[in-house]
Amino acid sequence: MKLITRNTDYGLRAICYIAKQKKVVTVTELVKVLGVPRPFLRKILQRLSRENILESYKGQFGGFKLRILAKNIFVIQIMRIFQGKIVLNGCFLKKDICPNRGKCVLRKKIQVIENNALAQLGKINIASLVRG
Amino acid sequence: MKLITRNTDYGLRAICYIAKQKKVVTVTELVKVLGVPRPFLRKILQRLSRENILESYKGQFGGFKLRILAKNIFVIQIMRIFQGKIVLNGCFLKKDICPNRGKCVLRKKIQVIENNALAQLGKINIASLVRG
DNA sequence: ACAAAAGATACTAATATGGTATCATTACCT
DNA sequence: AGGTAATGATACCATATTAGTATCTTTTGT
Repeated sequence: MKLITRNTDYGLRAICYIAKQKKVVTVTELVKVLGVPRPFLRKILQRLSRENILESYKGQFGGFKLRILAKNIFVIQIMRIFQGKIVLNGCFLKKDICPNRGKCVLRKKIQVIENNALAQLGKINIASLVRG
Repeated sequence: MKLITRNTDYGLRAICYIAKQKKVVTVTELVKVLGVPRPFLRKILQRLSRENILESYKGQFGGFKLRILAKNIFVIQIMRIFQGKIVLNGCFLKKDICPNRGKCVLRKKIQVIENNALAQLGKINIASLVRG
């Protein structure tokens, strides 16, 4: 059980690194610094570009830079891009847990936990990670 | 992204049902009530039995009952049995996120969130689900 | 024209999840 | 004793998700 998958992780690392650079950063440089597989990272960056987190420049001396200020990029956004909706309390049956009973108690309780967790994740921006 | 997988879910439903019965409950009865696949549920119950959550009786008129009081069985225990250690903040590289920086800030922040979530999950017992 | 970058897209590999199938063992009942 | 109805153990299979590769196209600065 992991909250964050590899593409989110690599994506965040890349964004953090790019955020600290003044210049446009190439995949080649990121691969060197982060030590992650190049084609995989390319895919991730292309996605972040399509999602308007990064801005890309093609051609020689091209690369990536942030399209948004670091303080306005939140970890949960990146998670949602790569991992979809974050739902902790999904029920598998249409029925309630503990059948013959009213509403699903577990679900409600987990919902509270989820809400807390998401609220906290929603506060973490890239700027705070880079500063930290 | 789900916090609870199917075997945990089915396991919890089964435990809740068994908790409400005074008698020993067979898989056949549980399958009827819960409407889940029989061989899968059997595997789940066998596991819960090995893990000393349930007590099993072989032979005719055998089945399962709780080995522990409902108030002493916690949702997080069942999650750990089927889903292993619940780690939200796993890092994929040995290095820190946002390399060239000190400690991994993201990791620390997620650790806090994880601790909160686990603390809350740790409080939910079967008795509260059945009562609810 | 060339080289070095990203864009797009299709494919593959590994792992986790959600199951089935089967045979052995136990215990009650007649 | 023997049959039947239950669980125990274990090996296998199917599907989905995650992680990654491969390849070809497009763009752009020199």
